[in-house]
Amino acid sequence: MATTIRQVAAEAGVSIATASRALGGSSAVVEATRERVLGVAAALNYTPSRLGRSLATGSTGNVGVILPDVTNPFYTSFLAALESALGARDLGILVGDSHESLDGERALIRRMDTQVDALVLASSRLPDAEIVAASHRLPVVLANRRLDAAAIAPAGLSQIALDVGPGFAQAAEHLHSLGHTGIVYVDGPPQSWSGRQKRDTLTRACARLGMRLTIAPTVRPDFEGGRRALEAVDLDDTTAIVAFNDQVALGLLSALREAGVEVPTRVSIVGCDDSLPHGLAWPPLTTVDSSSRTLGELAAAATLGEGALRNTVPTHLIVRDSTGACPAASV
Amino acid sequence: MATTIRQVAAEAGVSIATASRALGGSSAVVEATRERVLGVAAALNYTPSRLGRSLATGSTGNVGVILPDVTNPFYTSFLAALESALGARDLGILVGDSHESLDGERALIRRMDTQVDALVLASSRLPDAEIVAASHRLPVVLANRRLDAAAIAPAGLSQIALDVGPGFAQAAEHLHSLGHTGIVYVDGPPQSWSGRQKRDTLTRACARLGMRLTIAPTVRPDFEGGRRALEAVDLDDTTAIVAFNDQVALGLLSALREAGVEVPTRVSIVGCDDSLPHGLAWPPLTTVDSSSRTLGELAAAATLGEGALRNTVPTHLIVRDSTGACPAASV
DNA sequence: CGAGCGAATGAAACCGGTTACATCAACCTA
DNA sequence: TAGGTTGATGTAACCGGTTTCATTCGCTCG
Repeated sequence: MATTIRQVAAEAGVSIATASRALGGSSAVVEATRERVLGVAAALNYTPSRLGRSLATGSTGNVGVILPDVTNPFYTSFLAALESALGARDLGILVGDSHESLDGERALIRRMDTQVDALVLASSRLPDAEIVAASHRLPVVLANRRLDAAAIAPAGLSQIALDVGPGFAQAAEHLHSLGHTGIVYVDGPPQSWSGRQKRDTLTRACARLGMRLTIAPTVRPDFEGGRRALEAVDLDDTTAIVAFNDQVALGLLSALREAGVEVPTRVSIVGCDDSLPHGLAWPPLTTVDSSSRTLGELAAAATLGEGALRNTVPTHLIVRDSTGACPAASV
Repeated sequence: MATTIRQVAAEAGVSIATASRALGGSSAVVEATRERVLGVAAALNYTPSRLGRSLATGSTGNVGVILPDVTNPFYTSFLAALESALGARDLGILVGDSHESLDGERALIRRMDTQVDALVLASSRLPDAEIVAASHRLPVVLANRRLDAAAIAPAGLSQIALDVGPGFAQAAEHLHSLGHTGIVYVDGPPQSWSGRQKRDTLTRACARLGMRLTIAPTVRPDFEGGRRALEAVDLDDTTAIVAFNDQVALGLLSALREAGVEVPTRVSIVGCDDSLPHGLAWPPLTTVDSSSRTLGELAAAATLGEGALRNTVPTHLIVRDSTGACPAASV
């Protein structure tokens, strides 16, 4: 159906080799010939087949991106940043949604790994060994995740992560300085690497500051998950909540409003990601600036760069209006 | 690097044709041979190259999806629905973000059209002629857009759209019955097909009901666009606002709250898409149920189905708490 | 004038699969 | 036993490009 390079070559009266060279901009073809070939190509509305080229050159011009949830704003802005950076180099994106499932992630990798130049895994739930195995077949960029053993860092495996340590430590200190004596942490998925970082940081900080720490689970780290998580929280006993991300915080905010609990007078809330446009949450959310756009830009840089990259971006707390002094009555 | 079918064939002591048949599950290969080939393939960790197969069979197993904005929840849930349905058939998705730009859309189509089996264009801003041209090269599914002339419906071009007519007419009637005498419509991008449907419907309904209609533009149909749009609205003179979508409505809500204008006592607001999880907006938003998930599912069906499809899904108004009686004082 | 050189082009192999067609053996039937 | 049929497998063409290597031609220089 579509015109091929052989048709162009035949029409222009040259060999396919010459046609290929002329179209590819090789200098080893005389001006008159080039023009003739280009003219014929234009007239025939010829577009080179990406497939044929991929097979011949061994590079596809596509990268695979696997996310736990395309619907989650954290990943969509990650994806948007990645897409912009790669698209500028005329690279395409094959996107896959693992739906937070291990098998889903495996299936996607299998489907993609013979047709992309590199693989970007966002918040992968895969065990270290499988990630390393994949990185032997093609370059892998691990975003928002880091392998346990720092020793084994295979070539072709980049690791981009946000260091939530500073931000979450500041969150605990901030709440401590406001007079709160305990924190409820509403967590993300159990296998989440960044979730573990957040838990660990809060655990250490609370121990240091002499605060109580309670951990509440979520089914999924989104708005609805946040709403549901509040059911497991003993409101009589809590004055401060830290959430896995802004979506969960938003859900908590919504459920608290329905329960008639005022924020921040009665309960303080801290989110994470700084992913909400100004004014979306009310009151404006105190949050940790774990920017997924930045994560996406760094992942793109790692994909484009040849060597393996290991990058950690520090975070910090942004204080807004969803945190306030601990109400004296409740201690 | 990766093992090829030739290596498998050699190792198993058969021709590549037999190897291909054994792996492909053809019945024309004796059991013993099949087992031997499959055993060798497993031992060598062989995965067939998607590229080689695509070139040989003429079908890639990928479909291209082009969206105006991957960050917009309307398109992400569209994408999620599409991804689920296509992924279940082991089809991959090449995603592109046109950033609401015509040239961006053209570039993406050019990059994709030789490496996908079909193209899904969501809210395409392209002129009819270019869409028709693309549909001559490969199957095209037009989502949330319809060609002007119903006469020219090329084979291989499907059109899936939500009929916002009923929903927006009901919105006008609803506001009319609450005593409002005028509506401000905060619009989407000027080239948007669905935007025109919404404008036209409101224009007709307002004429019929004897209401004033004012149209305010947005730079981009998102939260921030909604906030900015309020600057152009004369608040002394308006009691009811209809928004292009929920994101814009949310932005309006946020800006109104900052301006100290109460919803719905002072101003009523109607959104569109029903894209917000329950409780995200406060007060809960009266909206038109223009579900993008449904749109995605229908687009997937059109992509999978062989023939061209033309489908329209009706919408209706969902009344919640962001609309109320017109304040007597202001007329 | 002929050897030598470089520039432009062509022939053909190759990337990794699929598949139409040829081949060959075994079996069945007349 | 010869001829036909069937079933398993091999040979080779093909998909649409790129690239190595060989060829041809015109030119320069000794």
